[in-house]
Amino acid sequence: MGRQPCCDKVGLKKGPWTAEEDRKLINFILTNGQCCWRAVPKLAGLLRCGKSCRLRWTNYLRPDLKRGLLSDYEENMVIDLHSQLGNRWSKIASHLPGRTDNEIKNHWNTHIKKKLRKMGIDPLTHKPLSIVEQEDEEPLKKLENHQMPLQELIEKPLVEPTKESNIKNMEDDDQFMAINPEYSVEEVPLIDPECFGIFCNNSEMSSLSSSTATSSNSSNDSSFLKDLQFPDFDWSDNCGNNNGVDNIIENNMMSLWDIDDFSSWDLLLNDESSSTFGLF
DNA sequence: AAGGCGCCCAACCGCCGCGTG
DNA sequence: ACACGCGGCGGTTGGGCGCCT
Repeated sequence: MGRQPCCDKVGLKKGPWTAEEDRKLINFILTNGQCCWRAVPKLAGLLRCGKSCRLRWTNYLRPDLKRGLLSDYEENMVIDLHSQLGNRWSKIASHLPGRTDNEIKNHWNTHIKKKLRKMGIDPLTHKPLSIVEQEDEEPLKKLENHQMPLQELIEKPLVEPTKESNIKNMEDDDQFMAINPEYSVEEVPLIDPECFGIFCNNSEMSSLSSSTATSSNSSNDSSFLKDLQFPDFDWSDNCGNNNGVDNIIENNMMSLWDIDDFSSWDLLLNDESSSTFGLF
């Protein structure tokens, strides 16, 4: 009946990941691709549950992740998307290449919420705070004046549904895209083996740094990448084209895999305890 | 110098939808 | 049809860090 449990929580490690664990996970994913997270910890030699591995990879180790604060453009996009999609962080993240739902959620809670409140906008409804406060008080006033039965108050939403909040309920992302074609951003691709090829090959590396100016200090950071030899890696579902570096450059995809994005790997690779990148 | 405080963010928790046996 | 696991999601937590007094 059913399947085996994903992990017997006994003896599994929790808390912050060590560099050694990161190396093991990266090495495993690069060798075997993303498949069956349940099996990953066992096969990779990690005392973690599959869920933890998946989270670590998607939120931190994936090389196509952007680092640093969200740009003004990204921030505005998040605000706009949030006004229409609500707290559906993964949907919002899917419109911002290189950003994770966790990152956006954190940024929203720590920065944008405050910013909007300062601007007098309610971060929940995206309406002016004065109007929201008014609407909040209205049902209570009615209750005090015995104009509204308690049951009705409980059932009544504090804020009347608006056009925006109706859109918020849209189940289908396609619907959103139909209304907002400007957000027509391709799904964030996973790493393309050709991209690794770029970093592995010295000549391609130099041609790349001369043809793209996205990374100001790539020459410094690239040294550790020059000898990278990535093992066979199945990116099956996510790398349809095989046109190599030219295609990547032509399609301006390099911003996704800017060498700066490998900062976390850089740390790992500079760890004296590590051997070669290929096998860690 | 050190203690208090608030901020930030990586990681965990619990729930849900879907697929599988 | 049902039970259960997997993967994904959103909410929450807590440790690390910097700033202030």
